[in-house]
Amino acid sequence: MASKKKINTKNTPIRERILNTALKLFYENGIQAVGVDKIVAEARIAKMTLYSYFASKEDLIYEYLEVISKKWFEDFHAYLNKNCKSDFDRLLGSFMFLKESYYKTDQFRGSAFVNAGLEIADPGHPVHGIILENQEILRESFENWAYNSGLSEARLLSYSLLSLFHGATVATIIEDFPEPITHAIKAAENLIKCHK
Amino acid sequence: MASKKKINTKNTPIRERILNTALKLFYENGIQAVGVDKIVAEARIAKMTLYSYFASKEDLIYEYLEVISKKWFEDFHAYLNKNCKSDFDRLLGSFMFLKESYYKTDQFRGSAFVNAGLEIADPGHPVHGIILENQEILRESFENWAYNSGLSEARLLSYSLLSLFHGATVATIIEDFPEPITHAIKAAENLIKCHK
DNA sequence: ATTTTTTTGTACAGATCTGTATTGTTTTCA
DNA sequence: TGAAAACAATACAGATCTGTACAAAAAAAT
Repeated sequence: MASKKKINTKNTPIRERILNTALKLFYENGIQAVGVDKIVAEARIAKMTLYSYFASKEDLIYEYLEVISKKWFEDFHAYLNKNCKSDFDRLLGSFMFLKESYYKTDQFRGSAFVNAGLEIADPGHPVHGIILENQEILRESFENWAYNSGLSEARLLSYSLLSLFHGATVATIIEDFPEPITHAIKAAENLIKCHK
Repeated sequence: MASKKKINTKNTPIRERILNTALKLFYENGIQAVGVDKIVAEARIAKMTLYSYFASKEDLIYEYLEVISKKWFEDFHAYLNKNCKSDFDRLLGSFMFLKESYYKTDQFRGSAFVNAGLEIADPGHPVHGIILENQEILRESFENWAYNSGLSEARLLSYSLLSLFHGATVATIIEDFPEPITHAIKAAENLIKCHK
């Protein structure tokens, strides 16, 4: 049964402000560490206003993952389209994008999906569906680019690059220094070479 | 200034039971998601007993990370010593260990350090020191094994394998299926080949 | 200009969390 | 057997969290 609450789904500037504040706070601090009160204070709105646009914190989390997913893939493809001439270039370009992301954001926290997936331990939780979907989209991109470039065992290579991608991100967060990404670029080069 | 509380540091069976319960719950559910009450209930002891052995939940977290670190490296090296004849074998053997870990535990949740490091977002938090230290120990192992095997650019290879290791773990958690690990083994083989 | 809608501010219910106080009960040990 | 230590059970303080109630103020619409 649906909620009795009336939720305003219009895309007003206030709704945008709430969502953007939640994006920033969830990404930088983790989902569980950010309370509704903190979002309300940072966005400088009344709590009731938040609950007139979002039914619950849970709903806000879903929208957070959706929006940040869309945003990430947009940035990702914009970078690749600008810097890569071919699908082959995109394989390595993905790792260049990762490196640039590190320097672009003042507080690099890696992938919002990976973080959310590890933070929410229960594999039965609905957000895991979204997270898995996003991982699969990225992996399939790798696979298609590899296949279009005439590389062998495109699926295996896509999994290899995916893991390297995730791992370089994680290691960089832990080191708080982009050395793992720099080395992952060379590792990706080597892996690609093995599939020529 | 130190706490005024008297903490019993003796290694009684009850203390062991508390710690083991905390280990299990923290690992399976995440640190923030597990309350002291849950540990107390699962260990079937009184809350005051817990607080007579541990000054705070924070302290319990530190000990959790210490113990699980020691345990992980013990299991890791025991497996490698049993299954690998040379340091060269250990490079790939590490990934075989990862695969076996997946099948061994009923609920695979990957590395306790990576999870803790991503869960606790603040890079200034003291636990990040422990986490970084553990990552560095693993990476240095890779580097030494590579160096002892006469492989080129041992440091680069160690970073490549470290990222691959982390990433395969993460991807496997998200997929809830060990395919990423299986492919990471082949990727590691290829990477090692590039440094011969 | 007046009504309607939106937003604010404050207060609060109810749940949960960490940590403590207290009192009683069981072990342990002399 | 009797004293001392360890443990249990319950209750509770104080903080924090999600979500709601309600009245006043501001904005928008007619």
